[in-house]
Amino acid sequence: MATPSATTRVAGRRHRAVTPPATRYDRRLAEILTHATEVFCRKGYEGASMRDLSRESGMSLAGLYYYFESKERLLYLIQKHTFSTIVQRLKARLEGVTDAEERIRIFILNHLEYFLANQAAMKVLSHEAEALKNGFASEVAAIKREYYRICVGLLDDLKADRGLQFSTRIAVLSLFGMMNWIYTWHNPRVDADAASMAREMGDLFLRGVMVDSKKRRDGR
Amino acid sequence: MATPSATTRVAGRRHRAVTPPATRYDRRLAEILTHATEVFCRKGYEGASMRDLSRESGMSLAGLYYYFESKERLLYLIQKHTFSTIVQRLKARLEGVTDAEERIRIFILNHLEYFLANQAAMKVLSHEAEALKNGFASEVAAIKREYYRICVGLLDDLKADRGLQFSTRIAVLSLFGMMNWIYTWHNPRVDADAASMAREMGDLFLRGVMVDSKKRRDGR
DNA sequence: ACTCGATTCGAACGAACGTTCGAATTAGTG
DNA sequence: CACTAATTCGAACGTTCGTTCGAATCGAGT
Repeated sequence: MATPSATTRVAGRRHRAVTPPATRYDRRLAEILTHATEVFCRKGYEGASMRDLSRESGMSLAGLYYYFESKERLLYLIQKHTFSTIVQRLKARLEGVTDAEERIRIFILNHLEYFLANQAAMKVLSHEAEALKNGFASEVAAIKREYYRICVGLLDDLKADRGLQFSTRIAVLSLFGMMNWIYTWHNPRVDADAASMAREMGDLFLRGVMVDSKKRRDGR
Repeated sequence: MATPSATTRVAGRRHRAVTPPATRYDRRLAEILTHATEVFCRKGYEGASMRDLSRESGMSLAGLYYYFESKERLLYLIQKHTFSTIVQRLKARLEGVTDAEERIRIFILNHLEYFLANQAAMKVLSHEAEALKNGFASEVAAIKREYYRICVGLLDDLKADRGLQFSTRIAVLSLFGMMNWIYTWHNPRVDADAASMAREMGDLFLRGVMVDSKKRRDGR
């Protein structure tokens, strides 16, 4: 048979050392993923048709199915790659830094830098979080949970270090809200770059969380 | 003709005084909107089919079209009603309150209370913000802009009152992010009610924004 | 009971959907 | 160049989509 079976095609990638240029297949797949990300970002996962993806990537409708076996798996590949990358970069950046506040600032900066440098992918990750089902969904959910746990850890460290009191859950999820909501409003013409945005949001969040214990607000 | 034309049906509602029980037509339409909101929330606007809505509301597929002329208009009706209501309630609650901080706390409480009491509708409003096109989209966008401007006004008042310095735009959009992101994580079994959530998020946000001018963080 | 507008429905429309298949084309190796 | 595997494609599959139409049913006023 000329066409490899679906399982062989996807699961059975031959493992050549660790060459980043990768094979022709991998390069073409990456191209398609980039174009698909753009379309999913613009029209939403459900709203984007395979024919839209075909048009955008310049490959025939049938040709796309040589690279992945379903539309859902395509979304899965995008989400998994995006999320894995951001987690992996975060871990690298946190290495060696011990100050609790600094670590949280690194978390915010890492998130926003990646978010703004890969707006389309991050919007697809944020906005289509419920689009996957069962097996696909649970794998992405596992990464999300790990990312969430890391942030919880950072905040708990800060709490212990400075003897603070607040709900870690609410704080973490509020922080994620601040950061992830960006995809609904960020305009590169108007808004600052990731570094200043991270500083501003970091100030807002950290001041909000590090209540000055000796001082209480007047009116209450 | 037995069936009224689309324009007559929708635009030409006869205006009976201000009775809240309303006509049979209005009551049935409201029922359908409620069911449709639930389905849009669960499956997304694009992912929900007219047949899903028909099944959920217990009305035949064709019967639905007696009440609205298209799926898009249905989403428009849901979004417009939801957003108008939250703005209207906010205005009523702000009346008579003059303290800048208190007014912001009211804004947050109003948003979260309505959000949690109408989770499905608010998710549809937040998550499907880009689903409408042209005429439908611009009407909802106008309400959104008004709501945004109100919040900007509240924050600018606070800034003037207390001589604070921060980017109103970033602060407002961060606040919206914190609040709107809730639909992705709120679990009534685990999380507190709207009032405590509003207090917690209000503390976080207001502390973050009201920097103590005489004190600067140590390490920087 | 009769009437007439308001409401509901079954059945169908054409279009678009995700996916498949076998043939055609291309790229890499002898 | 010849041969084989990798890649691409046109055409079609069956299903589901949003919407329409004319007929059936309902409800209120006489």
